[in-house]
Amino acid sequence: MAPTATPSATVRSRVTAATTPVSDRLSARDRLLAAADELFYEEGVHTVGIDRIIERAGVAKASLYNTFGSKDELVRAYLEGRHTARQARVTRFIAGYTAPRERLLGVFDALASFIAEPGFRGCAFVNASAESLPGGAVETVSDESRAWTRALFAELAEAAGVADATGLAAQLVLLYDGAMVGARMDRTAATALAARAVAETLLDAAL
Amino acid sequence: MAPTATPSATVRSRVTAATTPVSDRLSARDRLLAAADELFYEEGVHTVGIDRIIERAGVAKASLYNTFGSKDELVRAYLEGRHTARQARVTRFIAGYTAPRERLLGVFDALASFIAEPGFRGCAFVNASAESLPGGAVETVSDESRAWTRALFAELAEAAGVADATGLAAQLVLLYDGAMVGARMDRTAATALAARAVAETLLDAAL
DNA sequence: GTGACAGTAGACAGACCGGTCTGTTATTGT
DNA sequence: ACAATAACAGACCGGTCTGTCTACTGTCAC
Repeated sequence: MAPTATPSATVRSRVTAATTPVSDRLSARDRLLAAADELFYEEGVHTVGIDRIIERAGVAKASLYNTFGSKDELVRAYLEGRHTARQARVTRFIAGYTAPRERLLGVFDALASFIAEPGFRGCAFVNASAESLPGGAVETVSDESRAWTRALFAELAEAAGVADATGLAAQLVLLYDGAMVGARMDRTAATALAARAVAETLLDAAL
Repeated sequence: MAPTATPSATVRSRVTAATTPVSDRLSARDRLLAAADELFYEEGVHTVGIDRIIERAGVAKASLYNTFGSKDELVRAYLEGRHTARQARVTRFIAGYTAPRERLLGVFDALASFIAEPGFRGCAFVNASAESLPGGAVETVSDESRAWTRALFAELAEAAGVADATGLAAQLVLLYDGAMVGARMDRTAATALAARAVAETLLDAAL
């Protein structure tokens, strides 16, 4: 209660020296998301604690809880970010093609580029699902992401003139998943190419 | 230090009542493995603590550490058990067929029966890998298990008269993985059937 | 009978977990 | 000039984690 004399001068100078204008930096939210994205993906949701995240983000613990409310919500935000990033990547890849057949196969090109990235560790949704109980936020976001992929395959198959577009889409999802998990488990990037080749075979057979 | 009077009478009667002859029960090791298998598979390796395992096994904590030495070793034993169980299931399924083609497709029948089981939660190795760092025991056992599957597919493909047996094996592993992870993520058993159908197509194309 | 052995119960240690809270500082809108 | 806002650092809480340790009990071979 008594206003004790604090060494505010030294504290101020230290803080001021380390602090750059807020407008020049990413917001605490963005830095938290970036740190969470790296750590959660690299080591798993359960393994990584709050303290490691705020340390990497250079953010106070209170900021995390003011922004996200709980670790669970941070996990959800992390997965939603992964989903939109994947959407962007795939969309960018297939936008480079005009022929329906190439657009469909382009999804596997996008997958190949993802797998070939350094630090690839499989599908973030599959990984997160492996360590979370059913009915949680992880399941919800995963379902959204997977429904988007399936719908995209069906749409591209239909545009390519496939009669049973949803049937082919189911097969392509099979390949997509298989390539992703195979690449992770066997530490090889070859699966995406193999999946693309099989997809070509199935597409020809479905026409 | 002073030999205080303990209520040994009450303790003895309680213990004796709850204790059945050792020869009638499973060993502490087997009960621990059974409990670990259920809990690790259902909820994940990281989520489940030692205390929950010994409670379900009805075993003292010291017995766990005398038998396995560490939680990591228990995890390894759990995965090795999963591996041998999978070998047994697949072997049993394909033993029912004599024609090479049916034997190859029988692997997917075994997969279908596994996926259809209540409590199916995906591939134990994929799940465990999602929450463990590279270079550990999980990776070793996973590699063994996946190498066995791949070799089996190649062997069956060769027996079926496929020229590029290892090439087809790679495709079949793709389907196997895809069906497993797809069934887990989408909570459906239909993927195994779809994978079997695609496998048939690929087998015909490879002959 | 006695000693070896495998088991049980549970206290304990030290680290880490998610989450709350206090208090300080910098920026910004009015 | 001043209040509001948003960020900071970090102590603190109850609980859980893996792993160790002591002390006791039942079974079995010899």
